[in-house]
Amino acid sequence: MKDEKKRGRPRAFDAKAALGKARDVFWDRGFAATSLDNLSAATNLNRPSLYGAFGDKEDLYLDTLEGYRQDGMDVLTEALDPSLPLRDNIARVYAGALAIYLHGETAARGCLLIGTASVEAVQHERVREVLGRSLNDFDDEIEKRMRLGVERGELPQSADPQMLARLASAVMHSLAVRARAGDSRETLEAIARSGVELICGSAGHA
Amino acid sequence: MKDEKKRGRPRAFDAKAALGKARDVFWDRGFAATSLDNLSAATNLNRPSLYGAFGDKEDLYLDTLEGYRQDGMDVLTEALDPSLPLRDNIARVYAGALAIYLHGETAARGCLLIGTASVEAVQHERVREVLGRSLNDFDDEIEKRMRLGVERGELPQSADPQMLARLASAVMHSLAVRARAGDSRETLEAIARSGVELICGSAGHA
DNA sequence: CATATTTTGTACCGTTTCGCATTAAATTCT
DNA sequence: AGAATTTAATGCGAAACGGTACAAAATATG
Repeated sequence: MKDEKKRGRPRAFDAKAALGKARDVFWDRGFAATSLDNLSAATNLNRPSLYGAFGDKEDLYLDTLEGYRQDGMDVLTEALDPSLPLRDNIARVYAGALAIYLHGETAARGCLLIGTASVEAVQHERVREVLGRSLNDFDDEIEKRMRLGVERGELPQSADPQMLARLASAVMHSLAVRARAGDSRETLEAIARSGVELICGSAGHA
Repeated sequence: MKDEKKRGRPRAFDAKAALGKARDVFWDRGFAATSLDNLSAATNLNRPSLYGAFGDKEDLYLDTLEGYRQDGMDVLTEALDPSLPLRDNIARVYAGALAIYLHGETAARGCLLIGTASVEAVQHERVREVLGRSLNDFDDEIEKRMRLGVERGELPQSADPQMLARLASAVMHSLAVRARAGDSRETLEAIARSGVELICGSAGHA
């Protein structure tokens, strides 16, 4: 299903790469402040090509969000490798997040979803849907690990896996916001460490 | 310094009220997606009047952010009334935040700063400055209460007030994001309760 | 009452915006 | 080779954008 030769003129660009370039622009400027000219310049595609390949600006934006969400889930599940101790898992989740959040040029970009989709979420229902679903998927993935932690005795039997997961996510949400607000890497790493400590608690010593 | 009769034609509007209306528009749409026409319609002021009273769009936006920050600090200090137990303080902080965050019409608006200033923070240095300063002020105010909590024995001597404060803030940041993402009031209140539990910990029983 | 000063309202300017119409180019199918 | 089909590139066009010039209105001062 990959080389089914299509009929007309073949594309002269890699749609995946173009989507990545578009993502960077949205990441820096947000959806509303990004113009098609910005996207056109960054992708080296004319507006009609952009339009033909991805639809209008909102379609393209939603595509980048979905891709980001998918990539994020991949990083997350890798960080949550169940052969490692829970404490290491959560630390790796935060480290992975910070590696992404602190990648800015002028200023750190934080999280694409939290940093740029949140604004549009109120007015654009589709954006709100993607954002909500992404946050939930993250919570759910962490919750699975927490549940395992209870079974294994890494967490006390009384622990509430769902709530612990949501609070673990909360620390990450805060890292995303603070990164975009200009906090230093040192500060963010300190918060991440304290977060691990608080979430995994003294129970982690076992 | 209030009734110094100014020379020319007097203003036919209340600048404070207009600023409040403008804030609502920015809150729903964000800075970039808000047009001067939107602001003009909401405030019942013509664009020249807006410009004359508040400067350009960015100036006006920064004004609304500063006002919001100030109001938020007032709510915060009131919630942190030191005559109450620490646990109640933090619960009140979250309750106060949720009362603000869930006030939307179509969808919940979350926090003006986290929800709309975060996007602009990367490109607009002045916005990033206000956002960063606001988050820090919040952290500092909570930290003072945490420090008092250690002195009083509400928290263990080993507790790190600064980090506890930052994590308490983190839960609030998450509430802000999740509100805008469409989470239900019940979910948010559950997260707030769990947050109080985790932050104030078993130490709160004392 | 005349003058100075500030606000108000209309109208406008130049730019930028998104999206598309149209034509040229590249490839497959017959 | 020629028809059909898809993409590429130029450029257009109507609307919205932020901001302001300008004249009328409203007040204080002399």
